[in-house]
Amino acid sequence: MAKKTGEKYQAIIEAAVKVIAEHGYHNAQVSKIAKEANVADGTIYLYFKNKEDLLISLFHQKMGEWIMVTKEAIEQAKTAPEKLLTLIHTHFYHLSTHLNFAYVTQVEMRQSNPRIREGVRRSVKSYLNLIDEVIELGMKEGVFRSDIQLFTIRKMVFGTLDEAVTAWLMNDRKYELMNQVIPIHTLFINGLKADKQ
Amino acid sequence: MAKKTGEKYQAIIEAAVKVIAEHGYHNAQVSKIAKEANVADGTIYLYFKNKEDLLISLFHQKMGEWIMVTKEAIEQAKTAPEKLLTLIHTHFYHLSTHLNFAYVTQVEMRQSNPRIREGVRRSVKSYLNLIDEVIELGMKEGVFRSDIQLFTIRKMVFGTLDEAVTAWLMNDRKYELMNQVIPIHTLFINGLKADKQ
Amino acid sequence: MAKKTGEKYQAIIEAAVKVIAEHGYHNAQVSKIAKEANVADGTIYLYFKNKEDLLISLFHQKMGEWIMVTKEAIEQAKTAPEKLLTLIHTHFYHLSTHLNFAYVTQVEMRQSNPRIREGVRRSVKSYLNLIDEVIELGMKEGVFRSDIQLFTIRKMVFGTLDEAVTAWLMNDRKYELMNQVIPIHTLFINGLKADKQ
Amino acid sequence: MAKKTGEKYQAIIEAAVKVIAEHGYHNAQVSKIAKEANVADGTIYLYFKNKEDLLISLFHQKMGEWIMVTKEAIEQAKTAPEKLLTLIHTHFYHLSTHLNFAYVTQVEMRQSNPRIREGVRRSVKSYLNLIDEVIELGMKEGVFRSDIQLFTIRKMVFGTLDEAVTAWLMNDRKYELMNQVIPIHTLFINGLKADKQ
DNA sequence: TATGAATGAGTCTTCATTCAT
DNA sequence: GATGAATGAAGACTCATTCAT
Repeated sequence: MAKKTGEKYQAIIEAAVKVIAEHGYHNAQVSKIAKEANVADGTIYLYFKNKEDLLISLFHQKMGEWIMVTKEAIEQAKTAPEKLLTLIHTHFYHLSTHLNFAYVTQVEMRQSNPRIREGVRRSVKSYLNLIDEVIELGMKEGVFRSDIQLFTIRKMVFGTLDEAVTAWLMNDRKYELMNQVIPIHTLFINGLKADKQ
Repeated sequence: MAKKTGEKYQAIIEAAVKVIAEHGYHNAQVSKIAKEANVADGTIYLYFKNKEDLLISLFHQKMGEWIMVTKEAIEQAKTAPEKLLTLIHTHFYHLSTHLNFAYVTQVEMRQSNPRIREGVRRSVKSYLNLIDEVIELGMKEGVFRSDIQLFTIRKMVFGTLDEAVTAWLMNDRKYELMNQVIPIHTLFINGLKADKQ
Repeated sequence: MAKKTGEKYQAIIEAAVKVIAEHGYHNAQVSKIAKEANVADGTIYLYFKNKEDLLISLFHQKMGEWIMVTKEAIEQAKTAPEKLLTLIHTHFYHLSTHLNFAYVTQVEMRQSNPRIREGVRRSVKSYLNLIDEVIELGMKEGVFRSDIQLFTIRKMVFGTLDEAVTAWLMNDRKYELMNQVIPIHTLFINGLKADKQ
Repeated sequence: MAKKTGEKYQAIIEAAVKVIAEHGYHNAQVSKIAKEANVADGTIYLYFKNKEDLLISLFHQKMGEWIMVTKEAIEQAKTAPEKLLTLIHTHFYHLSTHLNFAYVTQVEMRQSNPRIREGVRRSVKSYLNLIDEVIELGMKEGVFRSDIQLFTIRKMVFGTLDEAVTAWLMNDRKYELMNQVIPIHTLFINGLKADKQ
């Protein structure tokens, strides 16, 4: 029970993302997901323990892909400010180009129950760690101020990006999200700039 | 139907805040709220059109109180940076001292359905306007940079504060939220600082 | 939740007995019982915690009525052998005249799950106590042998009556159950007769 | 399809007995039985028409073994009272030493559906015939009374033995079943004793 | 106004059975 | 013969809302 691989596993995950994005969290019945994935209702339970497990797995996997992309992009950049720019860019770009996932993560999934949210939280933690690494590097490099605690800065960075994406989606994407990469980076860099001694 | 005043109206709102905070959004049944408010289930429908209306009204009213407090506090401050400091301080202080409401707004209410979230959004808009006013003032004063769009800055400010409070609550409030007022203010001020020409 | 009185409570119990007797245990859906009782499905849950609770309550109540009838009948009889005759007679007569309950208790309910069967078992215990009292009286009176343990005799008495009723029902009641009262009583009396010293 | 021989056929039957006894009737899924028998789920359907057929076959075979043992034992005894003693002894001894089957037949199988119970009934009939033969012999010998119908006596005998074993199992076998052989035999013999003319 | 008993729509999950390999 | 992945039908229970009193 609960095989975590196979093409049907993938098909179900993709179907779930699509159904949730299109119909909303509260209208994403198991039967609807099964139909979208072209499998029987029961088949879902060969790959997932229950609906909760499906949603958490979905999030875990999609979040994992996003984190990987971000990690690789950041590695290309050299300095901490450049890495931060890359992170902002990748954050916006990835969600812009994975709209269904964007809706799922920014809007729909937040309506889920506490246990699912806890699973989500764990997946998000890895992403927060990525942010932390960039900030810490900047502090070591001496380009980011280190008199403010890491976790306070992380909240500014993540909170700002998260709010920017959510607002963009809730306003029906009627402006260009990517245009905010530079301004937000500028705000961060200025905010984080180490005092010149 | 739907009388928007009376002591029972208030009692029901307060009961709803308490029940949601204590039992979670998904366990806040109308009957439980009625019991907490010492009224019959049916009585709730004399004051609210339906559960959705109750939740939106609740949020609207509580948000209104919060906004009023913030507005008054900001008026006391003179310069934009001081007003921003006051806003951050009041944001954290108000939610610290209205814990039930804090949980309702930061954690529980986000699990609600799209229509309720839309109602919530409208209430939040007034708060975002407050932020906008402070930023705009700073721009006029020439102390905040004006080469970055207002709504981008607003997202940084609100996103950061929101994330800070949510993380604090989700971590069981095991550190002092008020300690982050100054660091966050510092980050904002530096980020927003107008270039000295 | 779970009011154990009222006319609807009774109506639901009677409906359940009827539906189980007519459609069999495995075809006695809550919705079918609700329809038979002329109430909404949900109403059943105002009176019973769940389906299990309904079935156990049903059995408890019907068994209680049966036990009361038997107890009163036995009290009229004077000697232990007469009381035993009365018990056999009442056992057969009550089930003959409460056919739906007879099917429920002898045939359908035995297909239920362990928790329900445990509830049933508790109700049956009171009936076994009645049998015990009669046997013990006979032993005290010196008319029943006391060199055989009470619980062995009780098993003979209950086992025989139970088997007699079940076989009668399973054979579509094509013979007269009441005709077995005297022969079975004779068998018991002879079997139990105390040795004349 | 439905080959009624082969070592897998046996393996499946034995596995079913074990699984039902250990996990209970309602938790004896086909897949669990297949696993226990070290065959694939589908293989079961090469040997049995369906689950019902498996359960009925299982019962038929195990009951057949039991009947054979009993028949042989009875033949050793000479008089009807001795044969009755042997039958009681074998009844208790066989079930004591085939505990899994005892649970299956006395407890678990009774939760099954009507069609299975009908199959079970047919298997039991052969056993009841054995009892009948012993009683009839006693009547012919003139040691058992013949003024009471055979089928009434048979119900006493079978009902008593059945109740004795079931009660023993339901009470977790905390007393010695074999100790009841003599007392029950005594009860029967006295009950059945022909009037001395 | 206020009550609270009654309503009934809506969904996740299990598991016996099949059939392509 | 043997496999085991896939199927899909079926039912208990919750809770927002109503309405007779």
